[in-house]
Amino acid sequence: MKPIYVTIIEDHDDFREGLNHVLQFTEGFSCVDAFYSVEEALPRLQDSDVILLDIHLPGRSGIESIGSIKQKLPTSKIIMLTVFDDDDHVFKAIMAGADGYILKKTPPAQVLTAIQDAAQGGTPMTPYVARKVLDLFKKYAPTPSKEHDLTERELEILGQLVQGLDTIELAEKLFISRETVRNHIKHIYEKLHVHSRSQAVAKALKEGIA
Amino acid sequence: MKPIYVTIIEDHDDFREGLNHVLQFTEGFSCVDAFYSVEEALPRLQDSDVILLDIHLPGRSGIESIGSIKQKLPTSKIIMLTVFDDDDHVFKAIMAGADGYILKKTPPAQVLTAIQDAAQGGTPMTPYVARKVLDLFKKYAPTPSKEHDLTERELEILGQLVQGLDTIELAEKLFISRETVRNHIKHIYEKLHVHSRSQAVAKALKEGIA
DNA sequence: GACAAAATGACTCAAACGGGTTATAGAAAA
DNA sequence: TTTTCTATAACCCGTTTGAGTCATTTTGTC
Repeated sequence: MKPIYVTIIEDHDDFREGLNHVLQFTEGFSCVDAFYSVEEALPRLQDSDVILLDIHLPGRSGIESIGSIKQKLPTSKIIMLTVFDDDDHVFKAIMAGADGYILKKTPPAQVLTAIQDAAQGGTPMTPYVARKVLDLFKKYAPTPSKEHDLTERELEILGQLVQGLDTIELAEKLFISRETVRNHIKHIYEKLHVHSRSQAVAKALKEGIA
Repeated sequence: MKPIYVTIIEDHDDFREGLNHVLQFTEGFSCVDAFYSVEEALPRLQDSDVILLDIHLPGRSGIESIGSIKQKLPTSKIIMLTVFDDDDHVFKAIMAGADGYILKKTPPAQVLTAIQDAAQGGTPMTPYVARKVLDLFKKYAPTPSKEHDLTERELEILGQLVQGLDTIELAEKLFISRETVRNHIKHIYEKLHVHSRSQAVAKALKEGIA
């Protein structure tokens, strides 16, 4: 069976070489390269199944480099290595499209499992990091509150309001009179208990209606 | 050392009893109770470190029950058991405050690890589920795009627009003339490249400006 | 002190908006 | 069958808004 090809980018020599050895001597894994910085790695990057990337690196940080690496090797999965959890960094790494987040203190056996998980399309996460991610998630996700009770048509129109259309544009887009549009909007206001377009738009976005 | 006390709520007999036995015969774990439904469990729930809760249950579903269980046992950690990933259910479970999500096909050894992780405040997640969560996250999180270049005052006013204030309310709140407010708003429009309040509000919310 | 940004304020004007009321046709529910 | 709900449409009225131009003061920087 083909081994999983792994590239390491990590400035801490001991950790990098330790990982390197584990990978070399474990059946089913193969370490393609091991770099100490992104600057060194980028021009020489070879196709890998998984890239282990330190989140804190001298020079270009791991987070900033996710994009460049993904561009060069679009199919490779990137697992971030972090020393401790840092809400802001975790958030940025997620948005940049990393495929896993594990603490450096994770025992080698679990690192190997994580590499396998990532190679298979999962997103391995240290439970401690996962907790941070979910807390962030709850903070940012829309909180669908009460029933809005909007009809199909009203939802459609609210959606267009969020897109920024005005009454006339909406009327033309839906092939109805502007008066009808105004009527629907009035009903939306009543049902959402708001009194202006911007309030309706804000409510729609905050509660994930549109 | 005190064992980790676990309660199981799962309608599938084989799975429930299997887990029960594993917990009984593993050092460091103790199964407090094993129920086949939330209705049966709720009145008889005893304090536990971790509760394993099936996401699909006859009668009251696991998700709907998270709230009731958390209310009765606020310090217990709840790990959801899922057969397959279902974006919508995972999302709801997260918002309801579950502390872990693992697939039922997870091998017993890893279930035990997950129980330990949850007991220690982490959020163990099967990598496959974690992938779904992160995809959802990216979908809902604001995507800070370009520079908006707004001044302090303009940001303040944009924030109030998002809250739904109209020009006059804003003027009164900030102790300035309504004409000044309108001027600021005009500048905001120019900088955000929009032409109406609702567009400005939508942009502010989508890009996390306000 | 000179200069550039901000913040403040005022004026105009047409267009859009929010709030009412009313009406009709068709679909769905009672 | 009658009633309710939905989508459609029109009209009125007063207010707000968006866009433009201009002016003053404050603030920060060179």
